[in-house]
Amino acid sequence: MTKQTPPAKKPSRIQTRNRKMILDAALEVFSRHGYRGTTLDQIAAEAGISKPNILYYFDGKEDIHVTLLNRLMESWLDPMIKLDAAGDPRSEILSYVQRKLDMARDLPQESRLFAGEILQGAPRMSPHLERHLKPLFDEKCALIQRWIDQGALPPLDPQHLIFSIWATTQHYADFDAQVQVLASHASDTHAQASAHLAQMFGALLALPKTP
Amino acid sequence: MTKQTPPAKKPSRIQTRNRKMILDAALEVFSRHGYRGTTLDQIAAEAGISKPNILYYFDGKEDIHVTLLNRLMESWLDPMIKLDAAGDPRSEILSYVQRKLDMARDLPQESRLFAGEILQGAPRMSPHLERHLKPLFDEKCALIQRWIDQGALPPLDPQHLIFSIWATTQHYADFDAQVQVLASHASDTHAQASAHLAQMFGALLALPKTP
DNA sequence: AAAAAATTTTACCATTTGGTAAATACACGA
DNA sequence: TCGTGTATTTACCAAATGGTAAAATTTTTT
Repeated sequence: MTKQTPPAKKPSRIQTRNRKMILDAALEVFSRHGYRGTTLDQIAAEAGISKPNILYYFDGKEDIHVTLLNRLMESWLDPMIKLDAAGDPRSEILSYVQRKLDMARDLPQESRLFAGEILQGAPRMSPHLERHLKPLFDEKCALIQRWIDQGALPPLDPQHLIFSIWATTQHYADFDAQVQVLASHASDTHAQASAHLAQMFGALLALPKTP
Repeated sequence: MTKQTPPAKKPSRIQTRNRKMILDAALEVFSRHGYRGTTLDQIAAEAGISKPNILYYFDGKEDIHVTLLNRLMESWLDPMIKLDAAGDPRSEILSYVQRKLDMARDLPQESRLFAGEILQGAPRMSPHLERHLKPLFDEKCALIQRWIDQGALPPLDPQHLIFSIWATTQHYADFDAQVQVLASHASDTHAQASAHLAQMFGALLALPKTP
């Protein structure tokens, strides 16, 4: 079922190079047009490799897509993994926001690929969500809850705090087309967003002064 | 170019009924699978109407999609239109958040249809964004800026405030698949989200006490 | 350099899909 | 109830698309 087209052993130099070219091309096309909206011919053209040759390296369209989603998961979870239980709660969360926002700027294709997949009900990804994202999410929710219980953060819902962070940061990558149309002096949207999110989550996480 | 397949005049009873059935079915399918991921046969099956019969009422797949996007724009802009310059700034914005969140709950299909379109670069919608959304957006940004200048709101970036509201509210419709996987006691996600967003934007909009 | 293995191309194919033509069934006012 | 325009079905088609077989080419090994 999970047959690796190039039989086994260590990948050759050519193999490594071509698989990378194909995946890069596929990421570009999938992220722009979604799974069904992408054709092997488009990927082939983008990669500069013939269609049958692509099928020499991958079992098919779905195989490419799944491979991309796998690869994506790592970088995707990374900012959250870095949430450090030993650090200062407020600044830990605020830097998490910044890391997430930077990711939306630096990896907009990955963000859109992910968004498209979720938007369509995560048909090819729910196993990943369950296996990788869910445990991490639960762990960090528990951490935030502990911080709250210690009085280091105001009482709030950890789950929805994280949802808010995801929503606001990814918005700039996923809804870029809209942001571009609406943002006026779009000279440095990223910096503006960064400042705004710092202000917003800063206000939310501020402890009420108890004099 | 913009030929109306049923020639002209007033639509018959059957015409009204069938166009509605087709549009409802198309909304369901388009919102789940995106434009390219949707086939006329799927829409036909969902609507209980044969494919050629669908093409009797619409010029083609794209015509249906565009019609949906047009219809969508109205309800989409409505919550924002209701932002009242005469009201209290803070509660005006907070109730805007609630209206938007309610919409994500009540019209998730529309939300996903919109999200999918934007995600793919708004290929069929950028005229709409320019003509309808942009003017309204600019107007409301100016209104918020006026409130800030009057000292009724803390200094913040109106554009990014609105982006944050859109992002956080739509998140619950667009990323529902993810929310479902992650949210624990998902008994009443909507109420939890509502409370959290009230808390978050409440904190952001609170004026620092100046004793 | 010859053999063997890996890679790439050429020439296809079956299915799906958006769409059409024309024949048929139906609704409804005169 | 009959005639006329409306609505629906049947039978197709051309293009697009995911994929394959096998020949041809290039690379690597011996």
